[in-house]
Amino acid sequence: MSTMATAPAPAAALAQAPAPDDPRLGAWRAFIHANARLLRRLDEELQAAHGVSLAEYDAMLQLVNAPGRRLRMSVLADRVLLSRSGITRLVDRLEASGMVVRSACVTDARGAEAALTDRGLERLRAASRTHLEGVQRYFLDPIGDEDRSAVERAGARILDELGRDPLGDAACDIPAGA
Amino acid sequence: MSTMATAPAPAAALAQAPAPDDPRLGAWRAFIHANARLLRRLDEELQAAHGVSLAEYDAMLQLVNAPGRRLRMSVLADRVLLSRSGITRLVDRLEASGMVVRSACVTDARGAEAALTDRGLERLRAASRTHLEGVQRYFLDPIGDEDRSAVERAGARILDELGRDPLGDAACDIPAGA
DNA sequence: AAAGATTGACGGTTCAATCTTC
DNA sequence: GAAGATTGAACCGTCAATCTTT
Repeated sequence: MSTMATAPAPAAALAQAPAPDDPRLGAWRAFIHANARLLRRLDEELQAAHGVSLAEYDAMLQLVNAPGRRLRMSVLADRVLLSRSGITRLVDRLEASGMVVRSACVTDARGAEAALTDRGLERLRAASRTHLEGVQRYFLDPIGDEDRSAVERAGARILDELGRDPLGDAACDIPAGA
Repeated sequence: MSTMATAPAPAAALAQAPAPDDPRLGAWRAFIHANARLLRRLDEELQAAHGVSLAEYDAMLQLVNAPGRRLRMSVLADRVLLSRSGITRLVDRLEASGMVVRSACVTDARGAEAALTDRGLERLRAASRTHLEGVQRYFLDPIGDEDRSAVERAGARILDELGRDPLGDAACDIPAGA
């Protein structure tokens, strides 16, 4: 307890920590605060307007972009940044409200798939408008075009440093054909 | 469903939503994914190395920066971006592990204050090293100096648009005197 | 009655254990 | 035995109701 213990040090090159009053930390605070408040707001608006949480919206979005509007549970879990049991529960809820249906995987009987229903697609379409308007108003509008590309580059580099485990760069769209 | 419906539109000027395949949405995805993964990683490292969650760390940090190392529950709740009951529970945990103590407010008997203990300060100091190293490695290092200021500016503008309700720009430091 | 804080009930996520299928 | 998915227990956060003090 009293001695150092020197933390696990998970990666290779150890960067020395910034001083606690390093002015660069202002960017850090702005980054996390903006993100936290923003997600909260978008979730509230989505919930109020369509009774859908941001996580549910995101899951449905992943489904609609997948071939056949269906996805294995585990890949869905990865894309939504949720644990396997987390995605089971979320799909439980979506299924209960008729947004998705579960089916067994033909090639591998131990796998389950979730498929977006027509009702789910309809709901997703409606929610999409609300969501994208929010992104426009609270994200794209406030930050300029110049800063936007800087943010994109910064995000990409951070993700790179964290290791690109899950995260496919899934689109934010609903395919026009669907 | 077929007509406009035009969502609640909580604020004034309504921004038209971007097309679902608008390339600018790449910045949005990068922003939220990077943030989510980053917070998760920092929380894991903090928890593994010092048995402290990121929320607990943040709360202790707010306390140590306050005069007398103590703060009213409600202002602590605001600074940590938590509800009043949420902060009650979090302080419960911190008190149970001896990091803080509760005391009544002298000027207003219906208010409670949380004060950081010496043990809490010690723990915070240790955790601080881990945390700041993480911020350096996963945030400051990957993004360059140029992009950092763009991110800071972007964050500030987003917060501005969301309305500056809570959020004091609390420092990220442990005052040397403490 | 209003404000500060706490409590109970609940929703949502995770970990560990379990079950089924490969 | 390993992988995919689900279940039960526990944890953390919020909302609504409650209690105390002003």
